[in-house]
Amino acid sequence: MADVAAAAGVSAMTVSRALRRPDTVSEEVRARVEEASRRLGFVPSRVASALASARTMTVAVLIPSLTNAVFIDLLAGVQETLTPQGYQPLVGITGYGPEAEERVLRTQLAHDPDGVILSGLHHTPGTWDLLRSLTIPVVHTMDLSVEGDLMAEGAQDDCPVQTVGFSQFDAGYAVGAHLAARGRRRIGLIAGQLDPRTRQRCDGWRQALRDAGRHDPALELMVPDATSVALGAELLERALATHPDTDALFLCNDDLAQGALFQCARLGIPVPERLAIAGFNDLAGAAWTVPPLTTVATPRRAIGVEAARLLIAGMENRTPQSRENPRRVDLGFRLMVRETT
Amino acid sequence: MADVAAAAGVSAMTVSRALRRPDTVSEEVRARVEEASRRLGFVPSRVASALASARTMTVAVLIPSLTNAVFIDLLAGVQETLTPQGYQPLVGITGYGPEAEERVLRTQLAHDPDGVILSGLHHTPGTWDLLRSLTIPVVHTMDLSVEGDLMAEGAQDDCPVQTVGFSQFDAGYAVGAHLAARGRRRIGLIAGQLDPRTRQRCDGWRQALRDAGRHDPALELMVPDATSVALGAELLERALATHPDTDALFLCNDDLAQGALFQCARLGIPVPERLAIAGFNDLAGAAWTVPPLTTVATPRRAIGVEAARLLIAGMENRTPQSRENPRRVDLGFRLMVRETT
DNA sequence: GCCTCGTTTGTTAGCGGTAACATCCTCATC
DNA sequence: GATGAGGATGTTACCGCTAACAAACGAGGC
Repeated sequence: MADVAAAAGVSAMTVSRALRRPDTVSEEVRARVEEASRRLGFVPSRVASALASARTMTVAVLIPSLTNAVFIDLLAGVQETLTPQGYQPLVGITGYGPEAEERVLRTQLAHDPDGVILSGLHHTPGTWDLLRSLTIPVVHTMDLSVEGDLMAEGAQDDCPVQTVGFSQFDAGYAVGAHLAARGRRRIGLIAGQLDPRTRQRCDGWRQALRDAGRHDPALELMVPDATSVALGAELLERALATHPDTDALFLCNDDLAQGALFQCARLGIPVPERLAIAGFNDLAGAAWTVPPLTTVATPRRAIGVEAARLLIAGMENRTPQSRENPRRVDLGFRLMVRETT
Repeated sequence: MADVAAAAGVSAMTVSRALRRPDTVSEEVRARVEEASRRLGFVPSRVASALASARTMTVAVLIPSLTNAVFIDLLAGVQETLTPQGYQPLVGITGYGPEAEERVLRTQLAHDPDGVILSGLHHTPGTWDLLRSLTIPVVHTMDLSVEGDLMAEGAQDDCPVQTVGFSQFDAGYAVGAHLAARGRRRIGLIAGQLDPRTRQRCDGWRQALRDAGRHDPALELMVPDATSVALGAELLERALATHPDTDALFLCNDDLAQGALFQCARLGIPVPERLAIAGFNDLAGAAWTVPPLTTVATPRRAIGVEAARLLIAGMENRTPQSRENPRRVDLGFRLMVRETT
């Protein structure tokens, strides 16, 4: 920067100003500095800038996994919103464990991010303590804050939480209600990857079936394993083996649903005639399976975009963090009724 | 750090040493410093550390897209290898454009990463200039260096290139040869997302068919669009409409292949009896389609792991960068022959 | 023509660590 | 017991930039 300053015949401070806030220097100086800067191939060190200004222009983004398309879409939304504003996402993978999340968050914080985006609302008490002590904005995603729920998890009133997501419960309820409305009587559930969001979906589905008077706990098959097409195929067989009279199934994830669908084709089980199948998330390809899969479209990318927007607003202090800024953004979901039901 | 130093009754320098290289301080001091550090909740600022030591402990990782599972797997491999060593990946998305790549690389370099991982070997001359001027290690992935090829792209002998990948050409060749060996005579090609790697696969396939004396350019259907299940379904119909006698198809990506497979089911085209289908990448679920998809398993995650390992070796200067360090790591591929062929 | 005010530029002092060197101490060696 | 080597700790001077304040300058207003 000193070299650029010398070349342009100004002080280093003026170079800094000319490059960061061109409107604060005279037109002529700005031109001279830009020319010199370009000619010398000057790239300002963000590290030094960060140290001096206490702004790193980075954002910690914690997601459970890179292999789950849901969070990749979230990340894509975050990324495409942060980058144009000059922010660099720092991706951290928590592996679905609250303890690992706390650990990852701590290491990310050593990088002094200007903001944090978390997945879900279920954190360790230690994480909540940490968040409460932070002076940078934090946004939680993929879930919505619910009073009682938060208290149970360790968040207090003095820790205002910003969330962007949709109601997993309502979405699960919608699927259950849909299957019941289709006249199905023996409606089962298959779930893997039992994170809090999956559980809420299941809770919603369960409530819907109870409301319809058709809930049978025996038809629930929940396993902790990560979801996959293979698992879906396997669990479908297991579910039908134990309860051959099942006439509808809610698979808590589209990959499970696709696996189940494949397995039905293999076993010669007509879908939806003999068995209705519903998935969740509307992943790529769900509309193209044979038959096309009924599922719930979730606004994953939009959640990422909105979370990043809120965060940027907080980081630039454009709004007093609580008043105008919505604390809770519900982006909804859409039941995509296709041919498997 | 000064507070910790005071609390432990030592100098700041000793605190720094005690935390970074515990073996360089006495057992007793180390214990005192750790206790004080923990008690005060001290988190060393990586930003300051970076400025003082000229090591940011970050690595720029440039990939074309977040929505392509291939690069997500690569990223996962990189991430899981870098993180335990204390490195933080800085993910940059280039959108498949060499110009965008150069732009993204420039902004990433402002963060002073200690190393760079790039996707592919096809960069702009500006990017090559930039790379040549860097003093940090760079690893190229998903592709292998080929003398003539590199020269054409602007790399020179004075810019030693480290690559980790596999031969896209050979992999394409393997598919072509397989289809020919299966006795298919009218073998077509469907490709989207025409990046250099896809083109090399197509080149390999073409060569195989020529060697078998069965190459008919009319059976090639190449479109620039991003690949997807939907596109696969659409292109299958288009291909069969123009050339109904096609009896085998190589789809350059598994999502295309899955779409094609779905469409065959829909149109009542028996696979593989009337039409053989082969995909590429062995994405999740390929083994579970109906019938299971013949495809090529590519070592994407392993490439990420190996690239990160090489990079770490370079960053820690454990090897003189060229001698022992392999310049070109071929991780191979595997043709997964399943039922669609 | 003098004063005030706003704009533009410069000066100074760090941000929070670490490299490099200096110093101090301990202990084996002769 | 003096000597030197080597390990442990301290001191100094930055790393490259920016906040905050100071100074210089020009443009009205009286």
